[in-house]
Amino acid sequence: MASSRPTLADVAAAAGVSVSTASLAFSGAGPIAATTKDRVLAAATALDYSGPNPLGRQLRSGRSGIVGVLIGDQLRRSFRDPVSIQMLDGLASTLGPLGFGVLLIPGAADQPPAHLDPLVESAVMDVAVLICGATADDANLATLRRRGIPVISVEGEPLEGVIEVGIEDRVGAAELGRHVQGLGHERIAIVSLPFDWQRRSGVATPARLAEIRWEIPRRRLAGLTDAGIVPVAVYETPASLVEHGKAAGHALLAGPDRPTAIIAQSDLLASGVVLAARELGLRVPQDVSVAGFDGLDLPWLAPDVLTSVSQPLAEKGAVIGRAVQALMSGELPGPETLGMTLQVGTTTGPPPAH
Amino acid sequence: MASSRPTLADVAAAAGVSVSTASLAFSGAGPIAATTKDRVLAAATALDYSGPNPLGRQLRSGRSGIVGVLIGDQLRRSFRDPVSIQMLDGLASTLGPLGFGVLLIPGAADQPPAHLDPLVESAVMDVAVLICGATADDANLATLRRRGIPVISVEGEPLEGVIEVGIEDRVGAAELGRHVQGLGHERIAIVSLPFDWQRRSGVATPARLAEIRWEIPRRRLAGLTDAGIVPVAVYETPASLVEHGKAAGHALLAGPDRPTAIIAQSDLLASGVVLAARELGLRVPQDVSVAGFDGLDLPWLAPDVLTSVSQPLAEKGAVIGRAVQALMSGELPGPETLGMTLQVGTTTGPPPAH
DNA sequence: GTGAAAGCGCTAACAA
DNA sequence: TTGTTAGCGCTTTCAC
Repeated sequence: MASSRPTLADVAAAAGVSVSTASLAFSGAGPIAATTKDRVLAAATALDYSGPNPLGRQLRSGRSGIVGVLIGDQLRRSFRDPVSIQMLDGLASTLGPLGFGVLLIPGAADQPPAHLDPLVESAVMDVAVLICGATADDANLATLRRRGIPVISVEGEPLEGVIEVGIEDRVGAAELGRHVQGLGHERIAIVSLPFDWQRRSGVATPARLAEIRWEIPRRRLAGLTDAGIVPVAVYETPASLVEHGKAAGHALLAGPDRPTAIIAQSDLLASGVVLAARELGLRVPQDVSVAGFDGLDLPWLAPDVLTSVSQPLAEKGAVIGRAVQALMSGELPGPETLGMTLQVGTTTGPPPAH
Repeated sequence: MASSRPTLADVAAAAGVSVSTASLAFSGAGPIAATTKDRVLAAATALDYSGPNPLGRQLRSGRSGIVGVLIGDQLRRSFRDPVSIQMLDGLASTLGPLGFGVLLIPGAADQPPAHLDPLVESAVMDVAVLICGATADDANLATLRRRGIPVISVEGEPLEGVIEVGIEDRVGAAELGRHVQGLGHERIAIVSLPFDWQRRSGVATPARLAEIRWEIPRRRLAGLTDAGIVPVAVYETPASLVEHGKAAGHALLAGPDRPTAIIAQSDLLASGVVLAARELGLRVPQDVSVAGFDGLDLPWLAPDVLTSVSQPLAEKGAVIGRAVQALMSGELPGPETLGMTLQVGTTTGPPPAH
């Protein structure tokens, strides 16, 4: 007679069994007579009961089956980057069959690290994944720790009690750097990912270069330094988007002493540089070589194929998914680092003879 | 002394007050002396208590603050479509400040409508949003109904007990059709969004045309028919992606009696057609006019600007967000339909003189 | 202004 | 194999 949704108790009453027996009929976790089970299921159908309320189950088990993914940026911007998308797809595809759902937690636009997203404080989740390189001063991280939620950090700095999933980007950057240098380039410029939440745009001063806060640009820059590259300029961009790469390309290639090679820290930035070069009437790679980072498939850049170091994006998502599973099984997964592969395309070649 | 996380009861005990009083200290919903409140909060800090456990709150209130978004496709594919992304961004931006989180529920690759996603059955959510046009035979929809979860359907067919959010795409398509016809075109081909989950590729036979299952291609086709267009060919694509538009463009423009105008049901498809035309050495719009649908900003198509009918994507997300809010306030929001605007670009012009 | 008590819907010991 | 009992952590009447 309940006017609201039927509960397990209603079903049990209708079937003439106890609530715990009815529970067994649904969970299957325990011995139950086939006839009893059928009776319960029949009663459920009769009452239009749609199975145990997950809220009750969650409170009891302390598990929600939800993995919070902190994007660390607006969805709009993150989702324009195939790097995020492909990893998220790999993650969701791994998590789905395991019964986990992905809760999106977008970051506010451009906030200092002290900024705390309300969902981080209030949303139910079993595990949190920080997909954009956590730093120690991150307020979200502090809150997650206080809540006792295990944290997986992607390409972040090593942090106490945080499970790391990363890529060999320093090594990859070094390999890319050696490739470009090996071609004979001496005037090499770098287009960098944002240094911090301020997301500035322009050639970085030495002072600014000394205060790169985010790990990813720092590691990739370090890799190029490892290769012995001393860049003629490092151009900081506000986000890994084609238009910012284009702006950087125009700025770097317009002057008189233009670099003979430009290495960008992402393929999206690199493709913007290629577009800028084309607009300036420069041939790639005859007049200027361009290299990227990530190994994306960018058919619209045709006929050019970007020289890049590729990272296994879907695999990265899958690794995170498996780490989530391990955590939920009570294990403590160790850090994982995935390799990168140099892919030489058509956009790098010897410097122009002068 | 609890080895696990402290609970409200622990905090209350430490502060020397009752659990109900401690609850008031956090919720603020009720009269409480400032000194008592301070004492509770101090005890919480001392115990490293991070606020009321949302699971308990949820069970009590019956609310989870989670909005399930059924993507109806792989994330990988959906997220390559700016139409989905921009709407999702609008939705998440509206929902975030209201305290709701977005739970992503990707669809399996290419499944018949009988396919049921496990998360649809098991995940906690207050409202479900079907972002890709629900049909009556959808198993997910049936399950959501059985679970008593309110459903918002985006651009779907009108369904009993489902809140509709749509766009005037039939009207928009008609307007676009009249624009193209007004230029003098008589041989017009259409590149269509997928007809159903089979996602076939190629020119549709009359039989195939009669069995379009998904609402969006059907409505947009109907709009063109409203404008009096009798297409020389309708090319069905497996997804709204540039590469499929390119394939369609090649197929339609390669033959001897090529159309003088191609109308695509999405901008991504249309831009693929433009690329195909360029590859075939055809000038747009002198040799062939191309029009799209959605009104995306596609800078990489430069110098061309696509003629299209634009839909307010972020606004669509915001409308859904407000509908969610209304539902959670106990109201029953009515259906909403957003208008579209014809935007004439550089890709349409008069047909070539023969 | 504060506390006692009764659940929200479910599961997991344990007992029968 | 089934039923009894006791919570999971919280909020919310309703007394005091």
